[in-house]
Amino acid sequence: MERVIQRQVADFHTDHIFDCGQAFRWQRQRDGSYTGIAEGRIVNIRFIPEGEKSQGGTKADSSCFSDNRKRPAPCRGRIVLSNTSEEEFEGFWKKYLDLDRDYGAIKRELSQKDPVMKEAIRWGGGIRLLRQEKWEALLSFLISQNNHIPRIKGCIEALSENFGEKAGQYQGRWWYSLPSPKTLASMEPEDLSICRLGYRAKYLIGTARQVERDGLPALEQMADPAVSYEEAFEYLTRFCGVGPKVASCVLLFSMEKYKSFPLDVWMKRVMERLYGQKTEKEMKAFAENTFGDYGGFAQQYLFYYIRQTG
DNA sequence: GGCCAGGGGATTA
DNA sequence: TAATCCCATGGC
Repeated sequence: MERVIQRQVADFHTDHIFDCGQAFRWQRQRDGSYTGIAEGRIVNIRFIPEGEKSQGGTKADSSCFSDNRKRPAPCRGRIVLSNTSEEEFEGFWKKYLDLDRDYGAIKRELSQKDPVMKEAIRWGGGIRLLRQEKWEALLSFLISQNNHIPRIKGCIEALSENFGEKAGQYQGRWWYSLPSPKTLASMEPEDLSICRLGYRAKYLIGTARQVERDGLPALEQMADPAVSYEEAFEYLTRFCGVGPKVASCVLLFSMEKYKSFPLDVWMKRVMERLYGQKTEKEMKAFAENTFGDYGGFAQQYLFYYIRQTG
């Protein structure tokens, strides 16, 4: 497999993208790059900020977390994708990484709204909203509820390794895809005990059965631009274990419904501390009025900001 | 509408 | 070591 290099990419940083809680199947490597799997494709992505050498400098790991916590990281540079081809990059990863969207324009527009957002964007300026598979997002955010990010990752790893299919070998280990709705639909909660999902096991199976009954295309069709946010939200919240929070995450991270503004514990904290709002209703209305169709982008900048700076 | 159990582990006290 | 918390939801 060849390597693919994209030069002079702006508004991009792998730490911001893979550490902002939107995806759970990316693993940070010692060199600061990320290896992950999406729709059965395994890839390693390394971001090299402008002005830095790509290979083996003595200044090891220039993009490590401890650095980023102290000061905002530069978000312009080149991306090196390994274990992929030019064809696959053009046909898949480019869209997955949302590289065709002008985040500079989004950042300028949001920065004008208020000083808090401007500061948040300064910290997470390399965020991109990944375009994930619908079923993966649904499964991931069912597991994410009332849960910690490291444990969410562990649950998803266990699910793939035990019940998914082999996708390929890379960097000395096998990678597995997630179990299909069909696979999970035929199981009972106790069959999943090895994955330590707790009470979420019955949600996964219940939802898998509903997806099987309606057909996966019915779920995927919710990503159609012709389907409104409200209609898709309504559809998703009918699934077992899917409430407003999980639905809004699935809509944002896999269905391109960018006005979605997921409110979790952290976001409620941000909205109260930085914007002085008390009720969830107040927060939703504020987001809608202030950020409008860019609500989802705003949410990600704020979420990353509060997680980095406390 | 408010309350609380659901699992399990990470984090904090 | 104990208590608390976690990218919530369903059921009462």
